[in-house]
Amino acid sequence: MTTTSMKDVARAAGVSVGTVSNVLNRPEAVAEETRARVLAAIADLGYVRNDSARQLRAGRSRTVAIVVLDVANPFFTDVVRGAEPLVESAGGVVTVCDSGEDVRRERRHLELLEEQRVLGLLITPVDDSSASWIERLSGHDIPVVLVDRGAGRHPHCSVAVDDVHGGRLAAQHLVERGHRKIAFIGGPASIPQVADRLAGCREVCEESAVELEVFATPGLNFQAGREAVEQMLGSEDRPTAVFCANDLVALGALQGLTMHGVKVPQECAIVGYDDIDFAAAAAVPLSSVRQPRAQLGRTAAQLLFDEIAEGRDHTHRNVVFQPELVARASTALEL
Amino acid sequence: MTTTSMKDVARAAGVSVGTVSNVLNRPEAVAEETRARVLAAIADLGYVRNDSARQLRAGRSRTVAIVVLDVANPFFTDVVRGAEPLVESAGGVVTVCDSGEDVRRERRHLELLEEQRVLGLLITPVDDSSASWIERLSGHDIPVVLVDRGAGRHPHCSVAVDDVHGGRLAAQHLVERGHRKIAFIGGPASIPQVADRLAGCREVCEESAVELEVFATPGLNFQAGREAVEQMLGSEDRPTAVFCANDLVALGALQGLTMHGVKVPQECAIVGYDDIDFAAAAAVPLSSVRQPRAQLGRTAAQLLFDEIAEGRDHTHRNVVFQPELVARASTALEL
DNA sequence: ACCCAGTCATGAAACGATTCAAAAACACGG
DNA sequence: CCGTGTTTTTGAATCGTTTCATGACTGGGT
Repeated sequence: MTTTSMKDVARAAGVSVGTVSNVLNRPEAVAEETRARVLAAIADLGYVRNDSARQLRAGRSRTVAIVVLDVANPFFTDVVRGAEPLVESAGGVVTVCDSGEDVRRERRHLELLEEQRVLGLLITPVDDSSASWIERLSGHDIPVVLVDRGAGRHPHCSVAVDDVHGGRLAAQHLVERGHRKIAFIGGPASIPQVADRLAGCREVCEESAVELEVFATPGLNFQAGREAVEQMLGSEDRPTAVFCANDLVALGALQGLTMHGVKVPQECAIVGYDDIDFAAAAAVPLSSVRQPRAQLGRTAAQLLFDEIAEGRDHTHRNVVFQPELVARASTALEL
Repeated sequence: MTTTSMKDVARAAGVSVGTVSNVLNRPEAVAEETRARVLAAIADLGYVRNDSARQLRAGRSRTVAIVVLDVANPFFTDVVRGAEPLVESAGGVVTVCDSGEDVRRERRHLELLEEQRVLGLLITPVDDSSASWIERLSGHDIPVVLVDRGAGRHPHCSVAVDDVHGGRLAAQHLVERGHRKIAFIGGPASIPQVADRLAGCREVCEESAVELEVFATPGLNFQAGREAVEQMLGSEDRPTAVFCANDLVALGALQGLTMHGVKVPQECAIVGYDDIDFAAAAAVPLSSVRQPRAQLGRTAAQLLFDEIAEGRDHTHRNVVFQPELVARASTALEL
């Protein structure tokens, strides 16, 4: 029961393997009658193309890899959703890899993807230490587009949202609401998005002489938010508002606060980041900094294919989107 | 700047390609000194193995594919998370494919996966029409494990949760709370999980002479829940409780009701299904039927590797878990 | 009859790794 | 220095496609 190959099909149809290949790849180049005979043989034997052999010959796979920080975060699934249609309409396949905010996992994925000779890579790097690895891939002719990563002086295309500005928006909103002491929850600080959002927040706090307390978390998830809040509630003179590095953290914080009987927003306001669908459906609908998630994915894919098409004489482009604040109940002044 | 191959490494190190291969695959079989020389050459040239060639020779890839109904649904990401460690510790790689509840997309993925000669397949089929395609894969020696799919008389291993029982639990809970007219929201009915949950619910309603109204949706997401509720609010003599086919639908329904000023649970109770993390954090914490998601994934992967190991003389196993109801505010009797 | 232009089909040469029988290199006791 | 046994290395065959130069055949046009 060994898998049937083109050779078997060829024999069954009484033609050469070259002809079978042609039937599959340029059907118009083979005579009607022969084609029918070959197709019949294919159906008959239940023949299935061997992609490894195909790729080996082609030297390149049709796979576009997307490496994200956390597949369980709706922000990233939305980005992926945005990229998929474009990739597929270009005849590609998308594979999603989850680094889980872990550099070692990310590295493992990159090694594998390089061995697979992927067509291209969209990646949200865990932190700056990833740079050398990413360089390596693009040095080996695998085009890379950075997603949600600052328009730094990286030698790559990138799409990003201005996170410093996003941080400012959140902080300004809270300051306008009269808060004089704000907590920032998120981490680890090595994640660029976290650092930028905090930086923006800090700028505004300093400009407005508002006190800022930072609660670092080990990751950007539900759990982390809940735990950070526990810690915050322990301290005396506690902040009257928190700005969370993303919505998952914010939802965790919200739940933590509620469990401890702290009323949101009366006793503590919350602003999240990303504006995922769940934010609006939360126990207290969350104010959040919205990013154009699907568009981020779509644009990234577009840049990738542009780079592939332009080949050698391609100049990298860095697209930056502006975030906007969506105010909801979690920062309302009164009910 | 063509990619460097083993031949290049061999030349640089002054050995044959066979030796280079040995250094990579059975280092103990090659002399210390030679090995060092080869490794140096590899590092020097920045050589990267070509996985296509490897697979072609091996006849099989190391990839385990997981085909899910909706990657954006935390239920499935949790299942994937459960399966991953086991697969990776067995030297495999996981690739996640999203069928989006669409048979055509699912089919496209299956075709591709077969061409890729994947090591094995974990799949939650969209509906029964997928059966013949799945049969085809396993006929071609690709082991398949059905996930979250009834212990029917399929010729495969499977892991599942008793959805009929889950439906009963939900309905019983609502009946106990005194509801006499219940709505079921979910669809399409062709999805087995939906059908089973509805069946269980219907059984209980008939036993207790409780009226049941079904609102069919085109999919199992947020959006669908919100729209179904709009429709429900239109009808007179409206149900006092809804049972949603999953938590995403339930969260949508909750938002829809809230937007129309209907108080949950006083004017309308809600029970969801899956007990995803967001359920507990919802505007009104959701009562939900909990499934052991991670364990589902872990067990599925285990069954897959068992089947691979046992080879020819393998007998399929069907593991069924029991769901449990978690009661929260969305079905509370009073506040 | 002859040539030319199309159409189609062929078969061998890649692609890059793994495997394995056989050769080479080495060690060591006699 | 030989024979024997062990450790290393070699080189060719193989996996299943795609590609492309070459050749076979057809049907006009002159």
